[in-house]
Amino acid sequence: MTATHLPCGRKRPKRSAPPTRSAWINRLDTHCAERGLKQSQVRTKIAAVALSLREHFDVALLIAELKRRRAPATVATVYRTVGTLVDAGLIEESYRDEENRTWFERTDLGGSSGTSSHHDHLVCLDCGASFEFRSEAIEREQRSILLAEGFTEARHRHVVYGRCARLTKKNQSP
Amino acid sequence: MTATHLPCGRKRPKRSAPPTRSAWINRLDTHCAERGLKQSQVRTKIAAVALSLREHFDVALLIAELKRRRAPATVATVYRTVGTLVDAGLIEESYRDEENRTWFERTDLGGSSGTSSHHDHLVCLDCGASFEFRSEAIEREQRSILLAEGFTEARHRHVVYGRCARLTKKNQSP
DNA sequence: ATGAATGCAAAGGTTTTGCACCCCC
DNA sequence: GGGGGTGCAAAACCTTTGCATTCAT
Repeated sequence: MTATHLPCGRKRPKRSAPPTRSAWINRLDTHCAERGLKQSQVRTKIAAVALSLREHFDVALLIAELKRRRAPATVATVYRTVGTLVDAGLIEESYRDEENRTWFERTDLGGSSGTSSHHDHLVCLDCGASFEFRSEAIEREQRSILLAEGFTEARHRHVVYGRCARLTKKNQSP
Repeated sequence: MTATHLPCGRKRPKRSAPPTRSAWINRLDTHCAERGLKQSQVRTKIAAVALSLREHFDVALLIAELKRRRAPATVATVYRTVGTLVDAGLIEESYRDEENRTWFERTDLGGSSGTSSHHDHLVCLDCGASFEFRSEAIEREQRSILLAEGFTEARHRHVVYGRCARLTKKNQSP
């Protein structure tokens, strides 16, 4: 399991490093080219910051980070760009929190950037930390339920809200 | 598995009947008494309609149904009442749909009204139908993950979005 | 120059809140 | 009559959209 946010005092487990700049830039360029979208410094900057963040972020966090790095962007632009990044497969919707905010995270992008590394989440109600988990057993069982029901999955969200084994009470800053 | 909404042409599987009027009225009365809340015809009516609906409903649906039954209530009041009903344990938040609406459902209320009959959901993106599923295997696996992680669950949402084996295209009316 | 990208503000959608008035106890 | 309940409207939030302007090709 991999933790994001500040993992409540635990050391952050290793995780695949952020994709190299060239990797995601290529992908973004390709995606834009395919759709007849033009180059844009703003979009590139937003992408860079988004991908540099710890895996999970919401739009407010991204905007704050952009501001902090002296590359402020409008809410509208950030939302539009986030949409583009999702389309490009660089990030994906991760989960909605209890306040109805949408959280995103980088995709692997190393491989096919598909659903190859699907995982689900534990979200700490105390410190806001989110942890990823992946259980082949659960996925398998889920598949068999869908099969039995003739239901075709488009996507799923499996989020457990609760309290992590916290050592720290509150730490949310990037 | 139990289906709600219109189960896409399938016959609705049997499910525990709605709680008897006296049962939930008692519970609501008790709850209100404990909290120093007063009686209210409006609240009682909203509760009656909410509990008479098919298991899953959102606030818009409830308001529409109230209007249809000639007992209109304000959005604010309905939201407040729904909150009370949740507190009273008569209904519970079921899931958020992709448009960020909150859906509720009756609790069992027959027994301790606790999480005794926890289940998760399949939501059809085509017809809006929602199906319940319950898998002890998944729950067990989830518990072991939480245990390993020292995470204490408060609640979880496991929702699969996709397409049900639909025979009908669109049927949403109560 | 053509069309996309951005910023700004306004609008959308759900849910909450403030306040005057009404009803229950 | 005191305090909760309700309605109405406004506000809070997150997110989207319209439009004029700027930028990329």
